[in-house]
Amino acid sequence: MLDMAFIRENPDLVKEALIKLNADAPVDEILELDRKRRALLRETEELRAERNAGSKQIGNLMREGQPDEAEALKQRMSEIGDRIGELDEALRQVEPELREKLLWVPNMPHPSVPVGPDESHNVVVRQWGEPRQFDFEPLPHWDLGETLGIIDFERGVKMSGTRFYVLKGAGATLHRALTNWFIDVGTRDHGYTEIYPPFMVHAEAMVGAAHLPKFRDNMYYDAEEDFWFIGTAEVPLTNFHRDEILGGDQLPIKLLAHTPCFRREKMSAGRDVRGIKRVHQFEKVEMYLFTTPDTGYDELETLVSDAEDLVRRLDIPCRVVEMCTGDLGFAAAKKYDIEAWCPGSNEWTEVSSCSNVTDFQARRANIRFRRQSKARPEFVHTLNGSALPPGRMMIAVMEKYQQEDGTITVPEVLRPYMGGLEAIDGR
RNA sequence: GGAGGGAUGGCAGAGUGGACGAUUGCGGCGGUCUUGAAAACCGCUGAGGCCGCAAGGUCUCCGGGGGUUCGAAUCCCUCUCCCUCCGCCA
Repeated sequence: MLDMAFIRENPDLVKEALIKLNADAPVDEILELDRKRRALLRETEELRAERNAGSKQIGNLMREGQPDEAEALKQRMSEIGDRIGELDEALRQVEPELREKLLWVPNMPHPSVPVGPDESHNVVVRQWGEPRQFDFEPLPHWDLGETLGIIDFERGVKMSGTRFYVLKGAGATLHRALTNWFIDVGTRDHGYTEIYPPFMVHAEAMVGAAHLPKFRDNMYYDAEEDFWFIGTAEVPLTNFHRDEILGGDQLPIKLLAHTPCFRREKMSAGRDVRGIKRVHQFEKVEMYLFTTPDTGYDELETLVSDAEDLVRRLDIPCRVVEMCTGDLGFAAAKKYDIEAWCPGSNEWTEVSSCSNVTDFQARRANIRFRRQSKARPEFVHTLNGSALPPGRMMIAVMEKYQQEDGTITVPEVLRPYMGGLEAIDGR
């Protein structure tokens, strides 16, 4: 959520940003509602001040034994009370409407973000590693997985329909090995504290993380209980410190959580229908930072390199891509994706997305900090980044480490997590 | 699922219609004393909105929402959460 005062004072900047973002939001309606709200507030507060003074006086008159005067004053106060009631009623209409509209305004992009209408204007910041040269035709992971008997698409569909799959044997183990290794590197080498959070949250938590109301259509929920299934650990991690005032000396706080992620993927119908790339249920290790406004952008660089480090240690060629304004998304002020080279699918596949969300979520979730013990609370800045989704990384690992005989060599760093297994050969 | 009891500031805990944004204690911050510290003593110590260049003024907030009243932390309705006991259960 943007600061209402900022919108009021800089409506043109906000509108410019919306154009760059290729987004839309009812800025003029918001400004009008804000005007209305403040006019109503002013009037009602003046009346309240009058009533407070009058009520006090009534008490005094009663005590001094002047019931007639008190009675007359009561009459006047009652009229003021009626008027206050009317104004309150009007405010009860205006305020939720204003808030609802504010919840649909995206974050402002950082000035350094390249401007462009869509992903074609994203900028490759750096590339690491050279794509492996094959002396045979590398297969996509869906062929490798079926042949080796480690990915079972048919049975996944039998149970749950399209975009579900089953991992079996070494496939399931590889998935678990990646997960555990990601968590271990994140906590041991990169300084994150591991969190095991709820995977279902209340609507309010979704609003705090800026997933509601905008992304309602992409989420699963239980209508009976007000439980929303998380599409990423970013949601519970944001809400971990909701409605708290943190000490400035605690920052940055670096958290990491491994959770399942549930997404309807309605808007992606027809895209990535083969393989395990885009599915309704996947897992992800997510990094999350609470920082001061001063260090957020430095932390973003560290966040990306933490995620990148995982891909590199697996010796998988990757590149870091900076999103242009048109591809930034709703909450990020600046965002980098990491893409891994998948020779079988023959594409750069997104395996991480790292964003500085600035105070956008902090405002919604009311997460603040104090620079010194008596200083005014300020909103923290929050950042999030994947590290990493094991399912997506399985694609890169399987396709890069495949051999001509159809087996897959297990990357060195994962062998201790797979009982020393050196190759997946389908036996 | 059933019965009962609760929710007040960073924490503990008073307050049952007007002088209460709230007694007090602890914690925290500042000071006196001290070579320094502790102890003792003194003072300060919630958040947000609106008006204002500012100084300042004003309003709101005692779990959330609604109501009664000139006036609500206090009375009424409702929701949520927590605790105790019983039942059920991986």
